[in-house]
Amino acid sequence: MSLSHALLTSLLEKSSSGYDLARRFDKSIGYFWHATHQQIYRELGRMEEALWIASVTAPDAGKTRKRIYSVLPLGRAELGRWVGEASPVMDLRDELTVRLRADAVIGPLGLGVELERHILLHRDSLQRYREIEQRDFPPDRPQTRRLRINHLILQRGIAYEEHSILWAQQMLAVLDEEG
Amino acid sequence: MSLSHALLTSLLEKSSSGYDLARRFDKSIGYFWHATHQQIYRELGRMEEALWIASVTAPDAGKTRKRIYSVLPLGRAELGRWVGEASPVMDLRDELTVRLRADAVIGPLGLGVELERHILLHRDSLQRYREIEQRDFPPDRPQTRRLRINHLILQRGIAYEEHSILWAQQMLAVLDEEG
DNA sequence: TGCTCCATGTAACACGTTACATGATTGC
DNA sequence: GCAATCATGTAACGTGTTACATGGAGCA
Repeated sequence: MSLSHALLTSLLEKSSSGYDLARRFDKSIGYFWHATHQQIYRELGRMEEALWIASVTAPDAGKTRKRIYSVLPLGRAELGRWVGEASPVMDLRDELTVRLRADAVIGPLGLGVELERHILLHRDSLQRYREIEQRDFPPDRPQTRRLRINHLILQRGIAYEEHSILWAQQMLAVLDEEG
Repeated sequence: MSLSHALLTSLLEKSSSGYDLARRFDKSIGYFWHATHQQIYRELGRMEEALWIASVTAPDAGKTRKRIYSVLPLGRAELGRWVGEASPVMDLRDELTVRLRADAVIGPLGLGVELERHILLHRDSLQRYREIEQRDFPPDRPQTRRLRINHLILQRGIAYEEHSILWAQQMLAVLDEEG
């Protein structure tokens, strides 16, 4: 399972609460790994049981249940072991493309509005990634190996969003043409 | 659920057996929707029960159980209804990128070999898509709306594979650099 | 007081994966 | 005769989604 290993990696970068992890998965990690908060809490529970991670009550918890998780040596070892395994090629599941194919067969079905909505969503993500890029990878900062890897990963997300926008615009033009 | 609607679309293009559908999902549809044969058979069973599709023994079945599925009016109506719903933005789950991020934190872990393996796999897909493009969308063929939509979808797959190769090569260069 | 966000969780269910199994056909 | 491919299926399990639920904190 990769969710646990994505969480281990995130926790090695910065010990966090489940809620923080969920937000990071929504924002910066989300474009190459998605997870809901329910998945994350379930997985944190399992990992704590397996002694891959440990939790303490957060200093700023107050009367809340907020807990901070940190990676234990066993978790770090497990991550190293897992990295050595082969990765399956990513498989995609794009509902919008399924709808476009359906439109090609039984359409036109007015998918232009939906394409425009997706363009806006991609623009949002693009802007967010560009802000992260400016914040985390300023050009004057010393270039460590770690930074270069993470920067290239982020740049892939940026290229992905840019391309998604261009492609949707091309598709809009095709949908508008005569039969 | 989108698998059923992806299957309906495929069956509208061409009535087929479950096995044929599984192969199409592996080859041409696979880059935007993946499904195993077990998922497909299960889903075909459900759809037949719901009277979205019907099956007859294949003319070339011989002594095998081969059956050909066709879309019924109810299935076509359901597909039209579903296309009108909003599509969630595709979410990605890329294990290789998770491993690269882990490598950035606790590495180097020798992921170069794995990147090169992925480059070869992407090259295979790229070549397959280009062959499909030449076969299904020759430049002299009359350009219907349906063809233009399907061509643009395929071109996205081609661009995706090309970009994946370039990106992996950039990542290889980063991994080889000094800390 | 009520709204939004922070923070965590349970339960039920749907979907996806993996292992295993069967038998026919095709080509060497 | 053997292997690969065609063709379909069952069963068990793991993952992912959805609905529901609780309560504190901050702000208007």
